[in-house]
Amino acid sequence: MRIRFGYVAMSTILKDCSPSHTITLNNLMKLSLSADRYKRLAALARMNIANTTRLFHHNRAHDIKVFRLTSKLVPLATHPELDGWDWRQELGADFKALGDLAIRDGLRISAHPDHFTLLNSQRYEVVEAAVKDLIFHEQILDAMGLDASAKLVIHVGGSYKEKPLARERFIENFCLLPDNIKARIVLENDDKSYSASEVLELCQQHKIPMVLDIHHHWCLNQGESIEEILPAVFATWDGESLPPKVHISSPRDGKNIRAHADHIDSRFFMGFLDAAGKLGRDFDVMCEAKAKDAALFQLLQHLAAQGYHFVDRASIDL
DNA sequence: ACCTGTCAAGTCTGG
DNA sequence: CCAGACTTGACAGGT
Repeated sequence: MRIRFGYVAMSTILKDCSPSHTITLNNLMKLSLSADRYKRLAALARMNIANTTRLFHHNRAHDIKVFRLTSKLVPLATHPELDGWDWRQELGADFKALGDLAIRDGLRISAHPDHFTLLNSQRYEVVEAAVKDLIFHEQILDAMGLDASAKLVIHVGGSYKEKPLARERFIENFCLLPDNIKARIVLENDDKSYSASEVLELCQQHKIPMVLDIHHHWCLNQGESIEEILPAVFATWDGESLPPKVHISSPRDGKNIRAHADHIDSRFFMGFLDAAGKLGRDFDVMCEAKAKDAALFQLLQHLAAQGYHFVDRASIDL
């Protein structure tokens, strides 16, 4: 079985390579002509796409096949003040070229809409904004020419002191989404409200692939172990063209157990590998440490030192 | 070159 | 009912 590793959105190694350049609304509005505003936004987006291209080359150089796009490729894309801007028209060719590169390199692309993208909010405007944000993310993947194997990872949302109702709201709103978005959505357990077993049940009932976040599971669980739920979690990916994915990170310190540390605790991760290895099924690992690619490289070094069998610089066989 | 407050966006707690 | 915590990366304005 093969395990491939990746990291999130940006590099701490490459210099001046942020894919998330933006502008504050205040400053944008200092430009009086809307054409000038759009020009500024497009320039920022092109810089972000260019830097994401550099990240793709960086990935190829290190055999990294798993990568998450930043949600900030197009500045202010879903801001209500900027509804008039057709960024797809303006940037379509740039995104297509970026997607061609991803496909050529066999990159497994995903995106993770931010924590305010809540499909199950009690407030209508919040759900509306969440749908708008999902559409935005989907349009980027679509503009890149990526098929439904490029996923959008989201959480169930808040519990609102009425979890059964909140859960139902998620399902209702999820079912109302357009098919092209539904086909991309995968659900992740979180560290405060929806545990792995709860998310798993939702995923099984509604045929949604599930991403297991090991760190979140450690923060919030019902006493269920990784070993007992992992086969069912992986089974939610049956019928998908790509293998299941897990997220890893380590607690920052004893006081902030939910916050992400700079690096991955490789001992802890090897414990997980032991459990996962018994299933004999390929999977991808997304490293969510704050040090990004540097943390991934450090983890891979630790694995190499322990004698794991590397098939290239960023994947191992068990 | 470096520092600090602020930024579009939400939820939850505690006062 | 409201302020603050939680938490990410980058801007913007100042020294």
